[in-house]
Amino acid sequence: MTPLPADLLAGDAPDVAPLLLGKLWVVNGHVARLTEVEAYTADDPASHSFRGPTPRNAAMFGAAGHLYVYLIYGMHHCANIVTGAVGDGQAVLIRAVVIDGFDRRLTTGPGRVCRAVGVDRSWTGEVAALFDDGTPPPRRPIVTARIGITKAATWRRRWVMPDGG
DNA sequence: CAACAGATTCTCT
DNA sequence: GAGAATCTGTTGT
Repeated sequence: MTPLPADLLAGDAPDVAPLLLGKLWVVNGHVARLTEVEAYTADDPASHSFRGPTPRNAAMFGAAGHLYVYLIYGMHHCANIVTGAVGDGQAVLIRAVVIDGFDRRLTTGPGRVCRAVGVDRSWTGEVAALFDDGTPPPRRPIVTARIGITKAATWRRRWVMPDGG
């Protein structure tokens, strides 16, 4: 159980995302193991950072390791971990986690993850408390196209734990 | 100020 | 597999 090395998040989101699989996100008293993530970069038409910084996505252009939480469809929150350098506009979306004592169905899907751990937009800009408990990232994570998007829908930037966590 | 799309989820069929 | 619920940020008038 050691804090995640700071430089790990300094890389590009597509490189960092698979490394985050199996890592622990401590938030609101919960310990969530990341099992499904997606990468978003500023050159990605599907990314909120694609059209440059705005008051809403400013956190994405901030320092790595901070949270960017936004509200989607008026009712669901999605949490991202900022990666890269300041000004890059990169982040990794947390799509699914495993939490002891929680039914898997309650922590699968970006909206449900946020609801389960009690995270909303007000958490944007907070530092994500990430830890490594020694579990190595999967040797062969499953890589697929992202889900729920209409732009750059074929980009393979979604990573899933092979055993589902 | 009005219009519109959207990194989702739930509830049917 | 299809449709509704719901509201914010962005863009155009």
